[in-house]
Amino acid sequence: MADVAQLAGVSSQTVSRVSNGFPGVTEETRQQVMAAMRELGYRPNSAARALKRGEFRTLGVITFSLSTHGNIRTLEAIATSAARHGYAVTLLPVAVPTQDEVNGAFSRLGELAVDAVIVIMEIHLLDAATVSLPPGVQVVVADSDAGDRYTVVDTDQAGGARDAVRHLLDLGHDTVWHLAGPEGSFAAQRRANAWRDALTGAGVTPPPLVRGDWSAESGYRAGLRLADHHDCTAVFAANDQMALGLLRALHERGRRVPDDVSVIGFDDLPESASFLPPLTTIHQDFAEVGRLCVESIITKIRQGGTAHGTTLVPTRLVRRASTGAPAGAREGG
Amino acid sequence: MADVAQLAGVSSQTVSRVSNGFPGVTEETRQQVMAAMRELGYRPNSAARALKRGEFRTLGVITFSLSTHGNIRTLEAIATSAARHGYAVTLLPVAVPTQDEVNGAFSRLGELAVDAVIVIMEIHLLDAATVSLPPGVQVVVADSDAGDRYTVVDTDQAGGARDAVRHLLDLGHDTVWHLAGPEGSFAAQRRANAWRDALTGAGVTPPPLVRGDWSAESGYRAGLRLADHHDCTAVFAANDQMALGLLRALHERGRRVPDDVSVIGFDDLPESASFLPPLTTIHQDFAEVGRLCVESIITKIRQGGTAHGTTLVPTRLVRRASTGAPAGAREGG
DNA sequence: CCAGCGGATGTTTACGTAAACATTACGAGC
DNA sequence: GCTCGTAATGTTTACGTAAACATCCGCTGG
Repeated sequence: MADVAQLAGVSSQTVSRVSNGFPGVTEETRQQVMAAMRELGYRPNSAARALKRGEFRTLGVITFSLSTHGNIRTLEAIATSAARHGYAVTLLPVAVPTQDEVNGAFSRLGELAVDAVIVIMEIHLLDAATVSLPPGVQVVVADSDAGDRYTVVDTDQAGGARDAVRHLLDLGHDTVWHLAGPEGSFAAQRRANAWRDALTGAGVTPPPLVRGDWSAESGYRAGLRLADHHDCTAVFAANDQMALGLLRALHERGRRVPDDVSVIGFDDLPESASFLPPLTTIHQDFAEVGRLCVESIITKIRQGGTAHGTTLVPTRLVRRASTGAPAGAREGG
Repeated sequence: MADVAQLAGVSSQTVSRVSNGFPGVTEETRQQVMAAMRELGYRPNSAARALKRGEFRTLGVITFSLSTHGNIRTLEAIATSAARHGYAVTLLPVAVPTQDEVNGAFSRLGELAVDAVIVIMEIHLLDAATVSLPPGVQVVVADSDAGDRYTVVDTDQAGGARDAVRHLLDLGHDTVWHLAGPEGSFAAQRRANAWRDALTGAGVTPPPLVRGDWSAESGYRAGLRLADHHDCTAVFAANDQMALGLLRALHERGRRVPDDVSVIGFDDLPESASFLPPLTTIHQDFAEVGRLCVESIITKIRQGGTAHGTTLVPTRLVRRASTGAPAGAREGG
């Protein structure tokens, strides 16, 4: 900066003013400084800036691997949204979702140049962490439920699951089976609860719950079992990947979709429209979740608020070929 | 730091020594300092550290969206590998792959606290950028070909494509059609070139090339056209998503896979094993690509080398149910 | 018994920037 | 013509850390 100032024949403070776009600098001086900056290839030192300003203009994102479609979409939205606000995004990967790894990420976070953290993770891992988040670091949690302790932005899991069940009941199915996600997952739990509530609310006794682990493979295994229940005409899978495995199992066992069995998923992956048959599913607006995370955390940084609350992002039913009226209804109707 | 020093009854320099794990501090003193740090909730200011040290211990990753499976896997490997080396990873998203956006990312990069950059992007966007990368920032390019100008880590696209074609020829197919990626993509171009070379090398005249845009939807559209060519018994799709669309189109047109048509993909998505039928494909080791990017860039940072070169990561053929011998060969054999 | 040595710790300084304050220059108003 | 106000620019300082150098202390060996 001093070099630039010397070359332009001004003081370093004037260079700083130009560099930050402050007013009170003659157009002529500004041009001279800019020319000097270009000539010397000057780039402001962000470390010194951060030191002086007391903030890094950087957001940390803690997420357990980038393995799921939803997390990635959310992360992407966070990154672009943060860039628009002049913030950078630093990744804090957690290789495996164990307590040790989470603790490690938290302690690394302590040394990291971030003003705030967005956590995309099952909240129980956060709760059980023995290493606490550094004080003065704002937190927003995506995709979880802890509105009383943290600021949360989440998809309306319950609403989406309810819509899925209702869609199938409206088509004339007597009941809806549920292929749930793993027990440890709150998202899975909430979708399962909403499924159960929607059924009992409609006066239907829920059939036994079938569990997978989000993977297509687990959906396939569950599908092989479900194919044997010939009274099962409608299945709500807790995500699209399990639905994919389910479709394959049903096909192998000669159960036609949607003629014999209707299948609905949850997520709306880009590929879901190309499944065999194209999958009816609940669309999640991950981009909106990411955007809201950034908005809300920047508000928190500016205002230093400590209020918590939950923002719900609505889902949308996407109707495709994998759901239809049950054979009985068609024959009878 | 001064507070910690005062509480522990030592100088700030001793605190610094403890904080950085330097030798020359009595165990007793060390414990006292640690206790004081805990009590005051001290966390080192990374801005001041970076300012003093002259390096940020941070890697920037420029990538055009997080839309493709490969980029995401690579990014994930970069993040974990960087963490292992004590480096943080900052994301530089490019919303749309236009020159303007890339230029914007580059100029933002100038103000960013990074020591080096890993570019996961088509190289021609880098070449055509009007804003040059800041001097002193090391660069490694993933998934592209510019070994003469940059350090490159890439999957062995040509080798994988060759293996795909040979696999189908070995099964007895007369020729292999190719569903290529978009024209602008070097990866697509290299796979297409290798496909053509493998065929001509085997004395077979390549059929006309069919083009998609990587999406399942484009694979579906291409598949509808291919289904009409009844002499087409084997298709090599340039990625698994297009292969998925292709499978659906063939199914709709009554062409059985693999009985009538064999299909092989490229990527090995987690879902590909659950396609109908499970997809034979070329597995890419994205994790290895990411790991090598980090290794090589850290070497460059340490040594300040300017040498360029390309590191190729091998692929692996994963045989599943979507490929088999052509009907003619089975009848004849 | 004291010089000399080495390990433990303290003091000074500089990293690059921007806020706060100081200075200069110039024109308007009396 | 002199003062005052304002816009433009310069000077000083502090942000938190760690390298470089300085100091202190106890012990060893002649």
